[in-house]
Amino acid sequence: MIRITREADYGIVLMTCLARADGQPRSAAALARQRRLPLPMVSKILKALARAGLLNSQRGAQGGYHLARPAVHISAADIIGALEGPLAITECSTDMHDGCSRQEHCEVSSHWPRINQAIYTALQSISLEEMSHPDSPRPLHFHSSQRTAIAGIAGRPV
Amino acid sequence: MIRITREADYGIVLMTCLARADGQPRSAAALARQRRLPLPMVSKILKALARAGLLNSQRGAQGGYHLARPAVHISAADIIGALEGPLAITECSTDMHDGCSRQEHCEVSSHWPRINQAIYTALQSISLEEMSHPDSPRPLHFHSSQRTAIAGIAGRPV
DNA sequence: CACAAATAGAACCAATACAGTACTGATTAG
DNA sequence: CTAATCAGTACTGTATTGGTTCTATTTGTG
Repeated sequence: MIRITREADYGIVLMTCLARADGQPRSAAALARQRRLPLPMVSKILKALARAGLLNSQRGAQGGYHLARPAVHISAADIIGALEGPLAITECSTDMHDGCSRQEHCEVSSHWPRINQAIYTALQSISLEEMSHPDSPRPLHFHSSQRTAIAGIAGRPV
Repeated sequence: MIRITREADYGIVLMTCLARADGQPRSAAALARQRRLPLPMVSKILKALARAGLLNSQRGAQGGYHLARPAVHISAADIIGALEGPLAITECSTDMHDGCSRQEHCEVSSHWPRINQAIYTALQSISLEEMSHPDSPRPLHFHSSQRTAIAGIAGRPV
């Protein structure tokens, strides 16, 4: 239902790889091979993450990408935000709310910020460090009731 | 960044209207007029909400929709889930994870459920009752740091 | 120095999903 | 009976996404 783009999906996968590389630079090609993902896509995503300041890049031979700061200080919100950008945000969710000519019947001003904040807090509470440990407890099963699965992401090519 | 469809957006607006109607049925046309939204869209959304069991409908003249249960027992997750459906969910997020032929390099199994759960919990913690009070405290300002705005929704037509 | 290995950046395209419309049918109050 | 109202399905133009391609630019190595 709440769709996260595949770019963000890949982004998290790649970041977890880099988190486990422990400071050593990895090239886009190496990561693409490791994860069986299309190289151009990987390249594009890493570029974006670097531009957002989450990765440092080293050009030239033997170059590559590595985390700009410790994995503990990178959150899921950081990664997703870097890749999806603040582009799709309605004016109603920002401070510049003045322009909305529909304000009198809109009344969105109260509930969307609340939801935004809730989601943001949730995403910020998950650190890359946490996500990099695959063997961590997996306490929950979706579909335990009729419909519980929540955040859908586009299925990866199989 | 995390996009919620406009359908869900409208859905929440309409549900808050009905929450304030306090049990009295409202017709799709009346709601559309009240909120200046296109009638066919409103109609479509209300139908979906009724099918999901969040609204009861009364056909015929003087008919309309009203909440199927008290607003306190309806969450943002309910509404959004009803409108977006479990359709866009990747197989990797469900129990039927067996089919993912990429499992060995995928390793998504650990982090997506965690994120899903975080978002779901966040959305479930917000009740329709809460959202129906527009004057409630609005503690937060987005853009307080460089990029803080989170869940973007497509801007409503203005 | 020259070359190869890498990233940087922009432009581009096909497929899909979204937002919105239209139409036809079923139900019920007056 | 008739008008109001919900139910369901099918359709369409547009925007977004997922992914590719091409052309710089930087830098280590022989």
